[in-house]
Amino acid sequence: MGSQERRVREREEIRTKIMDAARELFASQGVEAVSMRKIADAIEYSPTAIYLHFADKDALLQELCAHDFGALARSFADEARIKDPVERIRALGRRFMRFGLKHPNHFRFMFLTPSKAREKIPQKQLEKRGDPEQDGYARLLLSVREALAAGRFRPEFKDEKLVTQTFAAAVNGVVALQIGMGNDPWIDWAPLEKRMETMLDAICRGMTVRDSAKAGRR
Amino acid sequence: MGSQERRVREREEIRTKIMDAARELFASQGVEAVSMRKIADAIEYSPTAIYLHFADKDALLQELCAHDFGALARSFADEARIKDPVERIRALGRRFMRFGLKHPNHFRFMFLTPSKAREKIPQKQLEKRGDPEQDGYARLLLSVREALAAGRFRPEFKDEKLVTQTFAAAVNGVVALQIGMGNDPWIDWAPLEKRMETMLDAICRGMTVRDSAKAGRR
DNA sequence: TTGACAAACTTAACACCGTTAACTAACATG
DNA sequence: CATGTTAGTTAACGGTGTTAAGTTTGTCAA
Repeated sequence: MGSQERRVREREEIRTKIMDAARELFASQGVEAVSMRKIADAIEYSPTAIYLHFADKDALLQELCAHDFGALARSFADEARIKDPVERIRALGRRFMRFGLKHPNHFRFMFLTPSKAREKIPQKQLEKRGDPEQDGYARLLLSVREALAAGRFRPEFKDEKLVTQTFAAAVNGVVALQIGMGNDPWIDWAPLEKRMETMLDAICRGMTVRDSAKAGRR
Repeated sequence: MGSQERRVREREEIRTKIMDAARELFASQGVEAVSMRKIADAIEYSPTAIYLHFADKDALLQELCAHDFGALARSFADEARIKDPVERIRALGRRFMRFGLKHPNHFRFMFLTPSKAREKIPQKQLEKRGDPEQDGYARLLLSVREALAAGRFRPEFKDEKLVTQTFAAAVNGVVALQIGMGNDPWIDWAPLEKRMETMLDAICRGMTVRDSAKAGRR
């Protein structure tokens, strides 16, 4: 009797249909543009139908972002092949910034907006935690640990959490400032690309020791 | 005929009354808690009365934040007495972070939220621009320029805009990450104070040359 | 003193919003 | 075939920012 299976498949289909409609509104016009009624219009259902699939608007957006950020975490795998741990950290930071700037609404919602829904992690999310394949933070932490073990950091930077979180804050800051104030005429901004690279240069230079073997490279 | 003066004074009074009521709601419960009707209740006027004094809600919040951040810019004056420009930059960054963490809602609205209202700067704001007494960014830029002239930065960091904005992004990142994810159980955060100081250490270390005269200081 | 005008403010309403309750149609299963 | 479940609906509640129209109040010139 395949009817049960068909039903869960149909349920899944309408679920992703909702999320796709929400994503389009969200990515192109921001959170405030996403209303249950607009999503419902887009998929030709009544607004309340959405509540049969998602607890509320916040849960919908949370799931949407978590899903899309899974793509980021998985794309970090490309950087895993980089042998030098410090270079790998740089590359991870660069990719993180690019992703954030490409998806500012996702980024804002995930990293810049306090959310009570995120504070109590659902079980499904909790399993991903610490798995480098699905957890970008864990992947960064591992690279930091490796670089630390290889003696690549200055002696005053010896706490792996602190180093990881400082690096994360640095790249996060570039993205956050661009999203929040990039269009602000108050400030005469340097080119975005330069700001990104300068941050990577500065923060890496600040925390790592000079690798004498590569000293003449640049 | 002092009646005209009295009227502008009364106008000013109710204006600040509105802003005070708004500030209380805003600071304690966030943007979404600030509704025109709640403000109106608090000051015992009808909701629409607010529109006689502010164009709309965004303009109100914008003015509120601009006003409160004036306090920050002016408080930067305390750091002006620090002779060493690099130490002064560090102190400015520290104060900026503390302020942001103390007023997260203001911070979010000012630095982390794109605003069309901010894009077209009113004349009154434009005058403050560049005046170190009222413009925190300008003050930071001046210190960077001074340090640059004194040869305190590494040769690869010679663009004052780039250095200033990278430093700003770094300290901004610490605050933004704490506001957005500080309560997120996903990450095992290091103590906030340490994250702040580590960022200052890392970014300054990364951009400045080692001052041999002070090398043994720490 | 009175009439006219302007400013300050209010009430009523519009068009949205997220969300809940109650109802209905379709359908798999005993 | 009856029954209960499921997916969907409509109607409604209480909230939002904001506008339009009407009202009160105070000022000032004739």
